[in-house]
Amino acid sequence: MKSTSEVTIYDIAKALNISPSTVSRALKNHPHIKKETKRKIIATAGEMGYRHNNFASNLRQRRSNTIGVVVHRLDSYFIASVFSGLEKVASENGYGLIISQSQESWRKEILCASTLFNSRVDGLIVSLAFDTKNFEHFNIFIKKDIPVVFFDRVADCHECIRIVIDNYKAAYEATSHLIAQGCRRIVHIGGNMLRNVYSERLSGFKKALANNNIEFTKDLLFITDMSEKDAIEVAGKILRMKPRPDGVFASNDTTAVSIIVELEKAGVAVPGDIAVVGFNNDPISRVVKPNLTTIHYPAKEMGEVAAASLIGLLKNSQVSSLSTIVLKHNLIIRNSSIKQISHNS
Amino acid sequence: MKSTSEVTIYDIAKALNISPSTVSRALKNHPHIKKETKRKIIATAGEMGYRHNNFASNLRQRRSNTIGVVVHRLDSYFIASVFSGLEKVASENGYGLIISQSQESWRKEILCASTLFNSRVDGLIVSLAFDTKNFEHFNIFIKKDIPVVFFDRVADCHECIRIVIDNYKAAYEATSHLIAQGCRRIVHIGGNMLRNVYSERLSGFKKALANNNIEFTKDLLFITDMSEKDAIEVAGKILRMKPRPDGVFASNDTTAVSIIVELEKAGVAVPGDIAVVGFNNDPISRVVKPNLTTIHYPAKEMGEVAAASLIGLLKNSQVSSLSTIVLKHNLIIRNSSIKQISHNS
DNA sequence: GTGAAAGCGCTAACAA
DNA sequence: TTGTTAGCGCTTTCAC
Repeated sequence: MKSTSEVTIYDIAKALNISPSTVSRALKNHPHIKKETKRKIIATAGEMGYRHNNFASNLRQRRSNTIGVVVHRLDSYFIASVFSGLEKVASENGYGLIISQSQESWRKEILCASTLFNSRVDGLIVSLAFDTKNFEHFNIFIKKDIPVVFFDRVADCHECIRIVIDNYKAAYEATSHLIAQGCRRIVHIGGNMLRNVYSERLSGFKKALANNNIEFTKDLLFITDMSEKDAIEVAGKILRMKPRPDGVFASNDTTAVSIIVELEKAGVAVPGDIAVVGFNNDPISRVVKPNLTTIHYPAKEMGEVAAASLIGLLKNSQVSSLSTIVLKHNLIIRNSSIKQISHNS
Repeated sequence: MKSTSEVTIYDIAKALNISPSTVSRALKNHPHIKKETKRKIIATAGEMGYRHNNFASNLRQRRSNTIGVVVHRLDSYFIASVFSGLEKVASENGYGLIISQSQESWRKEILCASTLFNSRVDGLIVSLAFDTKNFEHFNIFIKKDIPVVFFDRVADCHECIRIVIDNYKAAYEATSHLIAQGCRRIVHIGGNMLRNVYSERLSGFKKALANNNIEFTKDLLFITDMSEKDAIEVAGKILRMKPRPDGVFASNDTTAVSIIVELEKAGVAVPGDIAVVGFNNDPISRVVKPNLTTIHYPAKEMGEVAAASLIGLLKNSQVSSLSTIVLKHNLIIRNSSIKQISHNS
């Protein structure tokens, strides 16, 4: 491939009978170059089909102007929204994005990290895989002072920045809302407890129960992979329980929606028999009937903030005292959880 | 940042009293190196904290092992699925992915292309923005024999590969299905006719009408931005039409779903009064009530095929006679379009 | 305001 | 099987 040979600044220099350094300076708008010279150089560069060689430039400058991103998966609305925010801020600041997905596997996540390390990203943005048990694979970055920013599923790491929402409080609010609607036997469906998002939501759930003198029982707790298959299974178990639960708080919307669909298939009314609350505010939550009560998660903003904090760190090139940024969530009450008409409005 | 200085193959060479080239060879598992030497080199490389420098390597080899991707947006289920396929195949083959989004703007798309060109991607994968009017910004790639693969929203370009589905046929089938259900006044909602996906769907729609002796009328055609806002507007217009349409074929699922939601809000029954068919088979289509009849679009496979064709081209380093790859779609009939019980089963 | 020259770290042709 | 050596194309210090 690439049959045509590349034009370099040397070629331009030769063509204009000046030195390569002058060409280099002109091309990056260095102030010491005469306007006329600059104009000429830029013109001939265009004519000759010159393109800047990032490899050489990066090699020389020892930086890549690139940010690496590791996420658990790409095909979720939440992650796609985060990405959209990341890309926006990164490109506005002249940074490229290299992405890789761990496919929810610790092993693959280690691989991703190492690949990005070798491609010399200037910084790293990560949301952890489901089963990641330690964070040693990020030490190579930290040792080299390459900043690492976690979002959503974050690591407990002293040198890193974390962008999160208050999962504990959000879960507390969601659960309290169910209790206010009269629910007493509330099922919680969560994911791997290694991940802050799931463990904190469980804590918030428990706290809300405790505050309302409802005993927490393990029978009503389901730890799953948060897949559609799991949701359908859990729905089956719920249907077979006696006494039957009267509320469900699921850690994401896709799970909550699957539960609603399965319950209604079985003739159980939502919210009449069982009220349901999800998490994330995916578009799907506004489509399912009844519309899903859920926690609004500022995904795109999270991406923007993650990229902005990382770039801030890179530009200031100094240790920042920033540690954790908490974005605002809020409970969106829709019909899937409203048992008592005119309860709160 | 990066306070620690980097270990190079020279450092390893010095430490072991051998030559840099031997180190280089050992590190890439060159067959001519003695096993014992290789072992030692890899061991000390690890100890010394060596990492491969892609910049130098790329500069030397004049290739980046990187594929550039330009998409119209990232926050759609369809694109996210494509990405998941792209990333899978790319990483399996040792390629990195640099992504950028045109945000549906021709201007931004030109920028994206040029940025990726300068970062010397080995190949380019593109789905066009809504309003892109010419494809000149891809000529820089073609001139340098850098392969360009389009997917979904493709360009009419002789040197490029296109990965598509048969949009014409899919639309024909969708429309024919509506007609078979008894619809006669069918609305079509499409996007910018500059894009193959929308123009071909319109053609298929018209053809199906013609084959059934139904006259096409402009009153029943809506060309929109395919946004939620547009969908709600169109729904309003449909409600005010007399005689009222009895079917809707929308060019994507989000639009179809918005239409359903709006119609039902207004007390119009779907499919009873108006049957609705969408396009894409987003998860949302299985959640909306009634479940949405739609065209299954093999998004992840499309990503995989796009990456695989591009990489095939790169590896063989020769002009391939490949031009267009058509993936299989299929009509998924669900309740939103079934007017006549026991019609087809 | 411009030029000379060294070197970023790696690879590969050629030599041994 | 291993070593020597000459760049890849750019930036930047120092000199003028």
